[in-house]
Amino acid sequence: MASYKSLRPLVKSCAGWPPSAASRWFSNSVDPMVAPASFARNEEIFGEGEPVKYIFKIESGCVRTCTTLNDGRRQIGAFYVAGDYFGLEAVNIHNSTAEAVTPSKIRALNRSTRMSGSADDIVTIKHLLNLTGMELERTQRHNLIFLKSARERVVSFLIEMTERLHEKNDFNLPMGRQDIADYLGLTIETVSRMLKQLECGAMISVPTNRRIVLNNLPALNHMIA
Amino acid sequence: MASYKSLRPLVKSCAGWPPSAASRWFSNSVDPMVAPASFARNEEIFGEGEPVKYIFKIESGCVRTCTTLNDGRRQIGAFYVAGDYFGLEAVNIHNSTAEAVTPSKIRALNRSTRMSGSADDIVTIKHLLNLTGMELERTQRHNLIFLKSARERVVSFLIEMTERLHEKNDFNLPMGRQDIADYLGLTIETVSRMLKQLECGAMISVPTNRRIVLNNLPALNHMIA
DNA sequence: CGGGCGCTTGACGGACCTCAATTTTTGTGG
DNA sequence: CCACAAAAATTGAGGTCCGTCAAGCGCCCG
Repeated sequence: MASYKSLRPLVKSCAGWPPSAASRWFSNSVDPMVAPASFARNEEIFGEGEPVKYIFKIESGCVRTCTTLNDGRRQIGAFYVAGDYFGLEAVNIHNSTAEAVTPSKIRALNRSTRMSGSADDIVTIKHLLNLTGMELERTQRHNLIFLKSARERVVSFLIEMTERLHEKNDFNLPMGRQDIADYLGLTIETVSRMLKQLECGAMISVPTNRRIVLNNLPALNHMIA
Repeated sequence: MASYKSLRPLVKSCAGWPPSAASRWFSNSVDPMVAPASFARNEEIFGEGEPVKYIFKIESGCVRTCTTLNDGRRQIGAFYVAGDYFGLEAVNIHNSTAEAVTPSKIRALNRSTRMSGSADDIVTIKHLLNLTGMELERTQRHNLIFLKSARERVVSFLIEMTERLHEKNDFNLPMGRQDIADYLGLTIETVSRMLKQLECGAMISVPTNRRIVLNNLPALNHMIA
């Protein structure tokens, strides 16, 4: 069972776009050249229960989407980094909250592709379908984490991160231990212990809290099923 | 960690449609009137690694999609019942296996809507997008299960099932205990114990293995977060 | 009737959570 | 640049929920 201690983010603010401003950005492409908005650490980009208006693309930084049960238990569904799209997880009403993990620059793309409309660009819709399908695949891959032991989860996470950040063997985690724990369904103490265990086994080095060095990637890959 | 004991299904067979036969079913609607194919209990409908050719709609019966780690640990991603669409969980290659839980009648719909094509029906693609989005929402809702304790998981499952089967307070489970366990990330012993516990607390009755009667739905709803 | 399969029940152990204290890191202002 | 406070992470001890293993029961169907 996940931690009950997971805390809600400290900063809560409205998403930075007026409803009318970004109209038509999305009409011809999902990748228009529009100036991105900036978000501070822990700032909310959209919240659970809000209507879906945009999809988002990360220019720089890192974003998490999370769902919180009414007793405070928190599940992080995904982390998104530069180049990723997010905000596809709902059709009409957001069922999770998106927050900046680090200061981030994000483009909002108007999602003008509802079943009701008819004059929409077919290429845009196909692109949207593809993105949604990829998001579904990612979500399902993440679910498999819960089949695994604590150590396997942490190793899987490190490997996923080194791939996502396009670095190898040496990278900086954008997020803190609590975020990792809530992503993996563990407590922060367990995450900490597993990292220490891997470090003692010479599999990784942790020179600073955020920095990870994978000393033996083949062996790490062998540790996960 | 999930059970290592989860067994692969006994029956393995090829999907029942020749590649060429079902062409164009999907060109104008996702709900064409085409005779459904029948599948026996535990028969495979599509397998992990196969290319995505169709989406499927259940006429009657029940289907599970599952992913198996190379050491045998099995995760059931979803159960589908009459009226549900499935097979949307992948863009190009199936990342899970679909099997009939009970004898089922299933329609195959040709998925001729890839980015490369251009003459596809926009209404069809929008329908597909909507279905994919709903599948994504379902998957994310299912993930929240792993935040919960064993009892909460079982209660959530029973409530989900009574809703999905469009019955209330009294229904027959299509699946056995092992399937429930693999869906909830528990062992069959724990599922059994939780059901017994709920029965002793007068929350439910279990007149036969498959039959469940919810005696106190409000109280059950109150047990889950 | 009897064999096999699915489910239940019990005893036990272990992996991870909980709680609490300490250490390390981060952030801020002089 | 350093000092101090606050936040984050580590570490340890102890407990618990659920997995593991094993036996037993009931049901279905030949």
